[in-house]
Amino acid sequence: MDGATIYDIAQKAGVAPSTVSRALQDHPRIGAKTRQRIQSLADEMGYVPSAVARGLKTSRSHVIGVIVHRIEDPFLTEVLRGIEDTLQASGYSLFLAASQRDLKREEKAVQAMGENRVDGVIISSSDISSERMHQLERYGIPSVLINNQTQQAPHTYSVYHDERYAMHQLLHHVIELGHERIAYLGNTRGGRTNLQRRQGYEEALAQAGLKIRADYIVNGENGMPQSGAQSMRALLESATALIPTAVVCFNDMMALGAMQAIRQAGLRVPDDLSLTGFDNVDLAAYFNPPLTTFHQPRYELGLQAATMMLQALNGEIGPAEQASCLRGELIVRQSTGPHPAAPP
Amino acid sequence: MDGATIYDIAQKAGVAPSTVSRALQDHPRIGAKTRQRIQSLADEMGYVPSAVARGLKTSRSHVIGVIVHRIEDPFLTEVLRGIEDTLQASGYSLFLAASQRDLKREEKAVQAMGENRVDGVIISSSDISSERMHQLERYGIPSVLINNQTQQAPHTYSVYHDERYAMHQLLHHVIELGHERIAYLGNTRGGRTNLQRRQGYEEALAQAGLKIRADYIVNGENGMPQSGAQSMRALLESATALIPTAVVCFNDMMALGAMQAIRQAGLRVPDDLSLTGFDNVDLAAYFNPPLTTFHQPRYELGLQAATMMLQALNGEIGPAEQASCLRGELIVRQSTGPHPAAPP
DNA sequence: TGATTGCGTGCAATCGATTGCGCAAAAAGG
DNA sequence: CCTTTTTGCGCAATCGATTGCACGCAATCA
Repeated sequence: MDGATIYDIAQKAGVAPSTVSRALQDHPRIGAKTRQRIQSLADEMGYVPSAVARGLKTSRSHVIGVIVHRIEDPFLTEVLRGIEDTLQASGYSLFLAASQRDLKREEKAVQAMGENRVDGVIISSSDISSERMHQLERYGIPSVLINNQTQQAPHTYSVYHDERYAMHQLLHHVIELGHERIAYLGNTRGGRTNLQRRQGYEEALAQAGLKIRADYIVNGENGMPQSGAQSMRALLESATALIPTAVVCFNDMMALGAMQAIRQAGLRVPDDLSLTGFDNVDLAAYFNPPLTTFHQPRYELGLQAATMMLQALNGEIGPAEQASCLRGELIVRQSTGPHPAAPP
Repeated sequence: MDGATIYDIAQKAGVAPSTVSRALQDHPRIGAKTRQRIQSLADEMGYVPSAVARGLKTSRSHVIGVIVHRIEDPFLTEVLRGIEDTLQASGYSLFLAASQRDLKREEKAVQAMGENRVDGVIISSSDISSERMHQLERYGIPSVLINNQTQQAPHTYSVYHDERYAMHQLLHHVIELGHERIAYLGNTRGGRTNLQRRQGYEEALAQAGLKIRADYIVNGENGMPQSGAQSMRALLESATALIPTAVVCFNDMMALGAMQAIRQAGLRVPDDLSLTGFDNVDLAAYFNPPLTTFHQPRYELGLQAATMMLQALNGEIGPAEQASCLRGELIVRQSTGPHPAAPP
């Protein structure tokens, strides 16, 4: 039962191990009846090929490593789902590690991927250190980065979301509703993503001929509801003179926190204040009020990344197609409304 | 650079490969200076041991497989985090597969775990088929089940949450607030978990001398907000004669959906209707109103499961300690309130 | 009938590490 | 100064699969 090998099968079938190996992988030079006999013998004996032995010989593990910074991030889990679906459909398996933004853990994760000889690594960790990227390069492991175009090494591919486009869409929506005092609630930990979103915000304001006010730009310390609430309170206090009538947030979770802060300040969404999120997290439709946000194609991001990885491994992709940019879609719900006639 | 082996090192150091191997694993019979020399040579050459080759020889991969049904489930991601933290701290890696409640995928996942010779499998998929469990047993792979005590095979361990205790706590809380017409909003897909929660609900009602009404028990088709909303609507319509004043839900997400349905019906939480969730999902504190729920020790569940797995692998655990039961904690927030004086 | 082609298999090396056993040289003991 | 013991290291087999090469035999062709 436990641990039948091709040798065992070979013996029982009265052939050589090599024949068993070939029969099992449908090698053309193996006779049909031999193949049949071996196949059924293998089933009968409960043979499970050893990916370990195979990997040693072929130096391909059919395993892709994935590094995320927080497993529990709803954005990342959707990405992960896209990756997993794609890999599983192609017979690949998934090796997961979380860095938790800890450099030590990040290093151990990359190390583990190296030791286990994964065929490639997909990284969705906005602040992966370039040191790690070099490490991967040394290992000769190709990698694809999600939403992080910092690196352009030979074996590095990239899939990202068009942040500027997204912010333009969001801002147009809010501006069309008549808002002029629009704040941006960012995320210090957001890395390049945060930067691009803020740029998009500023560009859109400029294009609409609106002023960019420094006191309308607040950066939370992370992307969690708590940080959103805190930043929102800061915004409401610092800008008492002229409270914004709309706030666009770095992501849905911060927006959720912000909502609570707004309620606690005795204001209402969207009557007194319009609010937008980002990502279109599953629960966003059920917030109270349902959140206007931008649907980032998270699943597709993961799917694209995995597809790219597989193509790269099969040599179907060259340096030309090293990057892929995806666009999402504005989702208007009820957290945004017209500019209040009588400002509070 | 790419792929230095112990042979390469041995050659450069002028010793045998076996010496290199032993030096690298701090074998006592290797001289200190030799060890030193080899160590630094290995670093210098960028040596990365092959877990594949090692695994082949030792038949231990230091990899634990994890099977979940939905990666994107916020409950499971916390469990996963507990597992990942624990494993990583012990030098183990994590192999992840999602079954998506699909039998085919489930089979492929188990198959992949078998082929890759993982040392053990942790399963957090309420409805794993017993067929798969047998498969694992045949493979000789030990497993620990999370929140699923169906199997008690030789190499199967179990970690679970005390559902009945939890429901008693929730019900006591609601009953103390004066409620008598209390509904249960369950989850058909919840498997044994759903069953136990409903039993706990019924027991607690009985103990309080309250009647169990069949029309106060509704089962949603899954554990998502949408299903919660739908079930809530059904409840409000079917029980128009005598609407419950409190509803305890299978989980937080269903409660969130239910909240929306209640709002849309023109009722208010908790003024007209008290509502409770289950799990204490991260966002629950930010719902509007913040959700009264039961904190299931998700992280600890994962931690326990992983710890148990590691102990089992080290032979530190016998059949006696095959199961571990954890208790969570009632979290009272603002979705529950006193029984309304004047029923709607 | 003898030479050629092609089909079906077997031989043996290989991937990279681990490990029991054995053998020297050095240290300890008499 | 000659045994023992200890220390330090090498030999070679092994884990389970893959794969280039070669070989025997039957069918085909000249």
